[in-house]
This record gives sequence, structure tokens and C-alpha cells, in this order.
Amino acid sequence: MGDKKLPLIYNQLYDAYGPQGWWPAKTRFEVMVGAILTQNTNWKNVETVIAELEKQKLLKPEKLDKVTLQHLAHLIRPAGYYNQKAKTLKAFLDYLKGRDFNLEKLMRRETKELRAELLRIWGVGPETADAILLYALEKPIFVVDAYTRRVFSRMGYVDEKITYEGLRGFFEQQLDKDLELFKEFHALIDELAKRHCKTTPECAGCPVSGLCRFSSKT
DNA sequence: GGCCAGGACACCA
DNA sequence: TGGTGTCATGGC
Repeated sequence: MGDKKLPLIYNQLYDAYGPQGWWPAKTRFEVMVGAILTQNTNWKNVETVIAELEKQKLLKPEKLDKVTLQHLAHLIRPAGYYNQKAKTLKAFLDYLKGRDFNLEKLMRRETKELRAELLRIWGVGPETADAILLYALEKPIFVVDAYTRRVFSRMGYVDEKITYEGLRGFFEQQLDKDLELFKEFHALIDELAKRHCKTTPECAGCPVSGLCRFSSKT
């Protein structure tokens, strides 16, 4: 593991797919809401909800904070797990309200303690916290998810039972602490998983050559 | 009609 | 700390 193959994999993915433009959102707050809504849920369902919130002009923390728990649950229904997610959004909004809804000020905070605070919010686990940190607050934290675990365990780089923190460490130790690199790499891994690394291996056409145990080493 | 999707929490041993 | 059940909609 001393040899750094991750940068090579990144280059292959970037060459194949190009920039992914993650996170797809207009504002930092929209990223945060999306990060919560997409928990174990198809992104398409999240888009439906985001569009509706936008339409009702509720995509501002001060506005969404005034919506009742019950109404919030109703609004986000298409995203699934709506009771849990409504509760999470409420807890998250409480957190923001306690900081005067000032996201710019939040960004100036130190990453480690900011992460610890986010993890204390009900319903916000490591992946959601890290997605918020990386894509909304622009902190260089590598976001790993189910796709990341599947892809890199299949390729033979990590055990499929590796912990979240273990997997995150695997990436952060090998890569330069580069915000744009972290943003892009995570997005590219998800794209790769969606195309070629589903529940059943579909290696044909996979752009990662020579670096995966399944690839033909030319 | 079954399977899965850009997780997290509660509860248990 | 590790395994299992629960939460839920919509697309394929």
C-alpha cells in the first residue's frame, strides 16, 4: 500500500469520464439538504423533492426552519424515509439556527471540530457529515460511500468489511489534501460504480485497466 | 414483482 | 464493535 495507485486510478477515471461537476446544487444549503435526503436513496427521488422545495421557495435555512415537522415530512415524501429525514433536517436546522444560519462563518471553523459537531446531530452519520464538509463547506475530507466500498474491495485494495474511517483513511493517506481532487474523485467513483461495478460484476468497458484484479494486465 | 438506491439509528449480545 | 431490524419512495 506504500505504492500510490489511487492517483493513477483517478487519472484513468478522469480521462474516461471527465469532470463530474459535483455537487449538483445552486447553493451550499441545497447541498446540505441534498446530502441528508439522499441517504440510501436514489438521487432522482431527491431531485424531485429539491425541485419542489425550490418551487415553494423553501431552500433557505431561515425559511425551511419555520416549516413544521409534519409538513416537512410531507414535503420530502418522495425521497423516502421521510419521517426520519424530516427529523434529521429539523435537527440540522436547529444546529444552523444556533449559529445564526451563517454558513460563511461556519466555513471558517476548523475541520475536525466542525466534523465532530455535525456527527452529534441526530441522523447525521459519517458520510452525510463528510459530504456536507466537502461539498458545502469546502473542507478537504474524502467522502466514502457504499459505492466506494464496493468498487475498491472488488478491485482488491481493501477488505469489503473495512470500517468507514478505515476506508476514508485509505484515501486520505495516499492523496494530496486537495479539495477539488477529493470532490472529483468521489464523484468519479460513483460514476464508475453506476456504470461497471453493480451488484454483479460488469467489468466489460471499465476504464480502470491494469490496476484492478479483474482487469487484464496488458 | 423483486431489487436496489449517493445511510443512520436502536437494540442486542 | 459487530450483527440485525427498521425506516419508505420511486425507477427499472
